[in-house]
Amino acid sequence: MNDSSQAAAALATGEASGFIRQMIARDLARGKHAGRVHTRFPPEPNGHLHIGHAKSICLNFGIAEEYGGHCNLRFDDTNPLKESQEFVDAIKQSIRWLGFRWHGEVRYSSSYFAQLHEFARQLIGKGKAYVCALSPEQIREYRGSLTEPGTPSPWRDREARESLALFERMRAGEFADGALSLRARIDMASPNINMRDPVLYRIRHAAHHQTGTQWPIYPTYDYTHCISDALENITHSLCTLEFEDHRPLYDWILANLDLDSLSEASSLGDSAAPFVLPEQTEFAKLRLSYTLLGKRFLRALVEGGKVDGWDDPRMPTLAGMRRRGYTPGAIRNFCEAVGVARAESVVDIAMLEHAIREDLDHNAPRAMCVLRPLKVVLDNFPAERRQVLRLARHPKRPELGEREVPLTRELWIESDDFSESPPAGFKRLVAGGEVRLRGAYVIRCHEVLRDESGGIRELRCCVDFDTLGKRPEGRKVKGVIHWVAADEAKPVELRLYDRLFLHENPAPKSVAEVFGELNPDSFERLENCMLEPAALDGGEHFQFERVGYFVRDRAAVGNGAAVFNRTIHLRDSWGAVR
RNA sequence: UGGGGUGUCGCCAAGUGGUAAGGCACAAGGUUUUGAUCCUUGCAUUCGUUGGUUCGAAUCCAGCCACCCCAGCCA
Repeated sequence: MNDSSQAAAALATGEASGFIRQMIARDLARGKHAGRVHTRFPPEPNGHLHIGHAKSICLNFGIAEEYGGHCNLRFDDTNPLKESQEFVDAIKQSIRWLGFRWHGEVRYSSSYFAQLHEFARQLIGKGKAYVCALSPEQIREYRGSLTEPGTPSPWRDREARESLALFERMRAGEFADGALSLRARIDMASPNINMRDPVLYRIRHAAHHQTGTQWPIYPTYDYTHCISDALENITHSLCTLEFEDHRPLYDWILANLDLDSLSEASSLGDSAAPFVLPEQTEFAKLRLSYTLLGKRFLRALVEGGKVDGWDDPRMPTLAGMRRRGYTPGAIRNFCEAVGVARAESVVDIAMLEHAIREDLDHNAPRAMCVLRPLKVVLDNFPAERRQVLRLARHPKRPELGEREVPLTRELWIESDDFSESPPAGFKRLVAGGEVRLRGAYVIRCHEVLRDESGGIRELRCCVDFDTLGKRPEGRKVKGVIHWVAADEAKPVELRLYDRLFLHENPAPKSVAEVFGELNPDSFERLENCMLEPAALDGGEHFQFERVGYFVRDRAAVGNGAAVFNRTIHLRDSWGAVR
């Protein structure tokens, strides 16, 4: 792709941009990992991927591509209580949809359980871990506080032999959940709370989506992640800022394990590359204005029925964005534009909107669709006549071909495009005025017909037949409006989506607060919209001219009519003026 | 009040001692049979702040201020 070739060029000239790429370029220059770059994307299968994850995916997979390395997909599945196969499937699909391919097979932390168990025995044997009988509440009390050191567990100096035996009995399922835990023996007085003898293993009599009921004990994230990275020969373990305080623990665990045994267990096999420990580097996670990415809140929206599932087009999930009409290319470009840094920031959602408009402007074929139809009768256009116009699918890309658009005596136009009391600057149709029918003739409105209640029923217009593909003589017609032949239009349902939150920076403390901040107009259903017939034949993404970008939603059914979701409206400087 | 971080244009973000990239947003023009796109132009004498070092500082040093993260047997 163009992006990666640009990146490659930048690298070749020593212009790696951003602190992570610079670090990697530096590592490579020093031969730190024998020229290898191996990253991983490690989601926990406890929810759906969202735009924030896309940033991490683009970073990890992108770096692997740029440096000729690899990126693993590894499910960090050490907590069976919260995880499920449904989520692993959805996550894999979203990553593939984004256009990334992981290296080799999908990995699971759970597939390392046996090795993890063995390494734990090693730590115990070295006096670096012990089985503790403190309850979870007691462990919390013994841990101390941010300003006070912790106090050692009474089990801290338990004999290694005894701990080993207890650990085996834990593994055999002899104890109840929470009765015992395996803890690292580090420093109860450390100013870094993560180093105050963190729990390495806990008892959980729970079935796991990958390993079933084989294990009644499960390793914790801190213990699992670093070893999994090492086993997969990850060179650069990239994660978000909140794990920064965990880095000393990440390093401690690897440093206290026997390097040779780690190396042997790793997947480097008989490769000539030397075994090198992975290193963790943190970056700021993505935040977006008018958007909430917290899993807890997203879940609440779904379960509270505020949206129509995880793939509701208003959701910032990749599944939702896909249904909304976002494209992988747009999302990747967006992630590229956002950059990767350590400063916590909130990206303006306008950047995301720009990315999708840019993509769709270039790629989406054009069509005409009238959202709120107003009847127009062309008095001087013969009733039996059907003129077929051939219009470009894309104004700037003739290679995309043409479509046939029928013109007949009766049309639908947008009711917004006619005004009896036009505001200053109004360029559309007015009584007695002229306007161009997009791709067709200039018409003049000479009569407004009303219904009993005084509303506008239809417009009577006449066509200037000397204006097809040319300007009218002696006057200029500024306005251009979209239209559809009444008899041939396809009634469709349009679903208009807007941002879910009213506040630029929604910062709810509770789920109730989230519900209070929702935009009541985030969804509008328009039935009986009139679409030009050719647009139903194929294609997913369209620009409905003068309106916005829409995507066909084949999963949705709306009264038998085709359904289109509005991805994003066109920029509208006229709307902005009003 | 312990520890770990971060502060460069309205929003992101380059920059790593030699005199402030780029994108988004915004504004003003131009082109246009989409009030779209596209094109042009403008948009930080200044890098949280105060001092210091230096011929020279966003970049080095010190103090101060603001904000974020950490006391799950979650990840």
